[in-house]
Amino acid sequence: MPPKVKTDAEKQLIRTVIMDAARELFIHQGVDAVTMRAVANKIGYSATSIYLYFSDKEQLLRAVVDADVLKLAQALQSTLKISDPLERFLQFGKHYVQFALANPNHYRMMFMTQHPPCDPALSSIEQHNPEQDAYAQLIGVVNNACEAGIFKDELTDPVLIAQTIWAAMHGLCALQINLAEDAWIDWRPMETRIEMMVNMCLHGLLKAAPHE
Amino acid sequence: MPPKVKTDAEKQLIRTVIMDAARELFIHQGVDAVTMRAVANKIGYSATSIYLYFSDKEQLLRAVVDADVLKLAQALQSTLKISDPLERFLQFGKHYVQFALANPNHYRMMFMTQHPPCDPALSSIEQHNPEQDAYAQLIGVVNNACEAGIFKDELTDPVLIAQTIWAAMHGLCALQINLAEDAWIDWRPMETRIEMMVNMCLHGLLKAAPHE
DNA sequence: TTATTAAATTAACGGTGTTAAGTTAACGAC
DNA sequence: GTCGTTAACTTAACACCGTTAATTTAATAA
Repeated sequence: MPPKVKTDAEKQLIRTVIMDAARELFIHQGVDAVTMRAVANKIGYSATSIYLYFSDKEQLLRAVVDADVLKLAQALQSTLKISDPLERFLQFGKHYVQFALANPNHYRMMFMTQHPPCDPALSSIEQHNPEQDAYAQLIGVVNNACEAGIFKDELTDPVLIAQTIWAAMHGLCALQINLAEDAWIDWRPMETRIEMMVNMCLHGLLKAAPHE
Repeated sequence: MPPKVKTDAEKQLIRTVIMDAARELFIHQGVDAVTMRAVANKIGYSATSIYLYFSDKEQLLRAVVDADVLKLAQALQSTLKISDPLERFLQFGKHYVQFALANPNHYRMMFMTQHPPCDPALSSIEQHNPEQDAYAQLIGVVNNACEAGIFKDELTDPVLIAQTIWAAMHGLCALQINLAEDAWIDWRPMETRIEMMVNMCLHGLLKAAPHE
């Protein structure tokens, strides 16, 4: 059965086949509930064959997450073309939240679960490349908005601004993803909470209050 | 060896002994890395004995988390006595963040990991009791601040305000806990990010800009 | 003194990530 | 063409996990 000798391209293809199967299962069942045997079974391999392409489950997960971070960057890419810096800033945030809520399990894997700290050198994503690195995109967007002079004068560090609004939006998404079903909390509708958070950020950051 | 017939009080004591051992391990190694055998070993029991006191690992975890949520409420309790509504609001938030950063693994268990949705009826915490329920405390604090008229006039729903600032503070804590070590991000010092977030929230919510 | 029974233990099951040992079929050398 | 070599893959097996079933122990109640 083994048709022997695979080119590097074929090997890479199998890697992505494995990753796609794993992602599909991760998304629907959560990372912990997915077994290597299940991933293998989904693509007609034996469990141990996966270890020919990924050294262990953690590395497989990491590869999937890497690809998804790239996908996030691509989802945000379109907003970078918007010419008005404030509008670009707004749409960037909006798309970020949309991505998180539309792909909660991707999002959970990326930002809400504990992995060993990521070494940029080992990542498949080129750090600081604005087509691949969503964090670099964020810094860029905030930087532009800063240069356009829309933020209050005392806010001088774009990185600090970026990290703050990231935290705010992340909090919104993370609580929704983890606790939306929790009967303890009488959650307001998510749209309302998004609007409230955006308004709070804008009033807190912008020189002039947002129009209307 | 089994000295037979334990009073209910003795049984409850053993429950807390188990919970304390589990918490200790959870905190230092993370929930997933801790085995029932390890918990049992720590208190000189066999693994299966734990099942005489907790039906499974999930319920043991839930009991630990419940106790920790109570501890959070107690940590916040002191701030409720502050007479000035704004100062109370500020200190409440400050203590919340302090608790999260001082007890990252507690915090992770409480708000950052996925459990089956919590049924208030099964919890050991009395919902809406301001001595036990930290969320009820938050609602109370925001309500008072609202009645004192410190928020912008258009902000009329205290619950929505509460959920928004919770999300903001949670985002701050959650990113710090999960990604502080990540070499990808050039994090600003945590104190600076806290200050920035608080200022953003205050400028975004308060009628008058915070003094100075 | 003895039967009962609560409290705990050991044995065992099915399932997990992972490694070691085997199997199969395509290739290069003669 | 055939024959080792070796890449690709599978099966077997290991150590460990959460959990359940069967068993032991010792204090009590008759």
